[in-house]
Amino acid sequence: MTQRSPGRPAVAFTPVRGGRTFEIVVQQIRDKLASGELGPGDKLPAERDLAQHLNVSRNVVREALRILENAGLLSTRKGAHGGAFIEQGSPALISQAFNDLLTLNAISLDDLLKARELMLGMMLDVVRDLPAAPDLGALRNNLAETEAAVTSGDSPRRVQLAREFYHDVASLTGNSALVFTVDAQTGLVQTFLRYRVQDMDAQQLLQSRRAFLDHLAAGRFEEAKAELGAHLRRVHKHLWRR
Amino acid sequence: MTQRSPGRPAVAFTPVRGGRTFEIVVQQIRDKLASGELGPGDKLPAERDLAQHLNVSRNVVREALRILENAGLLSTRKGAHGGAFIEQGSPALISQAFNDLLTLNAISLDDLLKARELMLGMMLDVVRDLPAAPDLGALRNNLAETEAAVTSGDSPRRVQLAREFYHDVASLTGNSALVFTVDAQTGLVQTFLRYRVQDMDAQQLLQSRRAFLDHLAAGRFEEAKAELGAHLRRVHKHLWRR
DNA sequence: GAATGGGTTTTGGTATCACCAATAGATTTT
DNA sequence: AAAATCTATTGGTGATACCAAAACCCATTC
Repeated sequence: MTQRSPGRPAVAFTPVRGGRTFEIVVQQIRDKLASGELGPGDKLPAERDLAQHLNVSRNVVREALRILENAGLLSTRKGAHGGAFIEQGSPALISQAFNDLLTLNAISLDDLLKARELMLGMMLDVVRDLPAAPDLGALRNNLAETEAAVTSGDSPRRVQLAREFYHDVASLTGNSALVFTVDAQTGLVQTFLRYRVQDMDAQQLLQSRRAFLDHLAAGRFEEAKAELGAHLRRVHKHLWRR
Repeated sequence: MTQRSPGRPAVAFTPVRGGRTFEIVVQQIRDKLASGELGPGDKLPAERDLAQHLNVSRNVVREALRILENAGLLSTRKGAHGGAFIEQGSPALISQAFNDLLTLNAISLDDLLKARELMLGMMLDVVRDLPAAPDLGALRNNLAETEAAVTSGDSPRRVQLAREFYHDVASLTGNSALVFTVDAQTGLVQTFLRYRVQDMDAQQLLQSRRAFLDHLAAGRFEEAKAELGAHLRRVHKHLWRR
């Protein structure tokens, strides 16, 4: 049990209202995750068993599982050998949070897009200052596949490849938190962009990607940053035309 | 008929079909949020009414409300005139997401702290490139209050002021998305740090803050960045000693 | 007349029970 | 052996009842 001074509010993540039964259940499962007693891939008991074991109603267990599932901590499968399984982490968690803040008008789309541009630029600075030269293999491969997807007119594949492109750029930094943040932002942008990929100028995209990679390979980080920024601003401008 | 806050018309809910029922209910409410039909402060119909209008069971409505509540989109109150109320956005949404990713070992605390340092540094670059000189009023005020809190030994106040300090730094950029991201990271760090604030060297903290502000006021952004970075690394190092 | 105190109503919280729907594995049939 | 079928498991939904808190109303009391 955590020691704390009297009268101090509890930690931000665990809501103070311990009165509701399903919240206690949620907390118990979260604790078992934090302590390592439960890990990705593990399976929770069936809802009915869990309810009986915890001496609560199945409704309560279900509400707790719904919360954890929605938080991305577990997923659910029906049928025999089904149940609730602990998940791997996913940037969708952060993505959803940003998305909710957008719909609540707590942040503006414009600011979010600017932040994205700034963060990607910052990452290139990080890469520049790394001791070793970046491994551009993944990005080169991505470019080749993007060219193939453009010629074959495979729009869904283009979207997927764009997502991987930014993921690979972030991965150059070797920082998992940055990778997740960028992935989340990319996912968010793509939910706005999904149905209008075909409108975008494919040749311009390819040209920009090639220039970006050339700059990067030659160590011209400022030019790479400028190229990426210009491309992002084009995409963002595209988002406003609707 | 459900009575709602005056001024807004009653919301129309349409019956439900396809997929998991509660997910459709969640989506329907999210859509009403995105379209502006529902906004912060509004009250949803009572669970029983909502269930009847949607032609689903109250169980389904409750699971949907649990999900939305856990996502921070609404809160619930018991009793007469209680119900589900749309909330304002909060960085706790993003904080929770990062926290879950931490417990799933999808990202490392070390990477998260480095990302925080990088992002704050980037923001100072943004401030440097702004056309107008930054308004340091909030930060000066924060420093004065921090000095008072240190002399009076008010640890909770110190934690609160530290949170506001980083919030104010991010606010210098004028970008709401960056502010939310920094707030989320700060909240996360403080959940690890909260109970050990008194261990930290208060005089060193104050000296660092004063130097930071002096650099900023004089337009020495690189020095300010270095000072902030050094302070963050001290804090982060403090996190590891446990 | 103001304050007190207890009903009454509204509304979320929990408990049960019943049944549907999908799924994997075992069994039977062809 | 392959295909169809059965069966047990497990999540998904519906329905009903009752509890607990909160706001309100109103009679009682001082």
